[in-house]
Amino acid sequence: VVDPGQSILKPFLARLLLRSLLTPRERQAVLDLPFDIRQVTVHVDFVRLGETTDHSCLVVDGLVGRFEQTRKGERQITALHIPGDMADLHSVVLPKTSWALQALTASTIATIPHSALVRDADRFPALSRAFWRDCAVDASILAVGAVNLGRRDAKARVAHLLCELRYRYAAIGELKDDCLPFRLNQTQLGDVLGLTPVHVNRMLRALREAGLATVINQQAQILDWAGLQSAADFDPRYLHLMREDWLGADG
Amino acid sequence: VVDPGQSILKPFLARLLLRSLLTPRERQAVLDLPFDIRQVTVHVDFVRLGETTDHSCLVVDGLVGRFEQTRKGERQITALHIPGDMADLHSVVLPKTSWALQALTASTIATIPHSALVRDADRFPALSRAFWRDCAVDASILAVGAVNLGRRDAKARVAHLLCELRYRYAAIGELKDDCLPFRLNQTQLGDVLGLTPVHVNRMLRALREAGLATVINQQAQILDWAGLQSAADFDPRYLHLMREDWLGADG
DNA sequence: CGAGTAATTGAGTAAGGTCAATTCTTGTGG
DNA sequence: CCACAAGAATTGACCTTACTCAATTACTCG
Repeated sequence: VVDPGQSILKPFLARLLLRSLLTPRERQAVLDLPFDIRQVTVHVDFVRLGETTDHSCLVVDGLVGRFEQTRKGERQITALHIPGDMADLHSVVLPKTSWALQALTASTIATIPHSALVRDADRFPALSRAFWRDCAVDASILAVGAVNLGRRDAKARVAHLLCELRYRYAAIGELKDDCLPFRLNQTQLGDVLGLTPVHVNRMLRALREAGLATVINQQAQILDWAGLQSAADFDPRYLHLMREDWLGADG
Repeated sequence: VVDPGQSILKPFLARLLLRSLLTPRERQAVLDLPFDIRQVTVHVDFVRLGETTDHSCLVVDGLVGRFEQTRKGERQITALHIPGDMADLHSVVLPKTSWALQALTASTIATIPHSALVRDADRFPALSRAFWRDCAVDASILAVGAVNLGRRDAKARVAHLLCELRYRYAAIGELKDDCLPFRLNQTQLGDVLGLTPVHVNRMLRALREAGLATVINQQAQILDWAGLQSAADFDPRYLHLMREDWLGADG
């Protein structure tokens, strides 16, 4: 049988190559990582708050959210992960979780043991750097999310998230005719944006009535890309989707 | 002359050791890092948005903020850095900045070339991991900040920041009689918490009148630690201030 | 078909923002 | 030592955004 690992891990490798230069041997090391496949159900934490993990979770298909919560149980989604994303690569260095991972729609994930990731990182410094860089990009997205929550009004927040997802789905080839997967319901969207579901609904209506974008049927359609970006005050640089964007000390 | 580097870099090493095990040789490598000392003035960006840096900035004294902004210039502070913090260690892997660094009070920083950090990271995998881990903790703080912005009301946000700073200053031995340095004015505090200066003022008054804490003269005094933590809904685990907190794949 | 979830809409409320005036600090120069 | 200017803190009055509560209308899936 052909090793099925290659096809599962290819999107992860592609993600790394978007931002880091890797030699053929380093690439092969990524593709040779061991993993287990799991189907995860909606609304079930497959990584729980406060546990200690020994593996990281690669999103193969679906949509995964990183949740944090206040003691009284109000949840905030602090990150969204689409296929090709490693949802908790940072757990390699911080295995005791202060977050939970939950599928926002039925999803497939591949779990990769930390021990294997650490072994490869130790063998190939450039790979270690690539992992670190990927976590730094996650942090960059988190920081822009904080700007969104702290400084933008509800309409701009929704528009901003749409713009971000458009870029990220485009980067994995899932943008067709300005349509992208949008597998979040309005409650989950509120948990990302710090809004109530009711208000999310009103803002989606506002975007629709302004002719900027529509969300129907697990799909978002962008009607006026320039207008949406302007409403969102969007600048895609923080997503670091082009290796040309940077030239690090590791060339 | 005794190498003054050791005394400047010691707090940084201490910070790393809080979270990572390092051998004597690895420790020495940290202490031997080359650096330049700079005094930075309030309200001046010493790292600007969009530039490409070749060094990281260690806060030696003072208080440094990481700023991001909307196009119309509204600023959000996404991170606060106290002495011993490396404000932009992540710039080693993402040298093209999507943020700015500014002193919130007159500060002293040490700039360390990326080339030196990369050289040490390549030589010592454990050190590479320690850098990565430190960035992951920054991201963890960022994520909790997002929960704060998205899910807590103004009073709880202010209380939460006070709690966080109490722990962080305590960790560097700058907590005395429940008093900690608080070198933020109310406008800057608003830029951290996503509030207007006017409302920050009202919330500080509320905390004072509730007998929880007071802020005067660049100092915060905690009057009712239990009450403050409860008002903030605070759980310090996300700060990762104890190495005992975790046991990673690198032992 | 019916149950359960998600979306939608309206009406009233409250948290936080805006604007503007006043007071307090702090540093400077005479 | 005092007068003054500039920035920071404080307070009040009013307004807007987003929340709450509640009812109604789609969807989706056995």
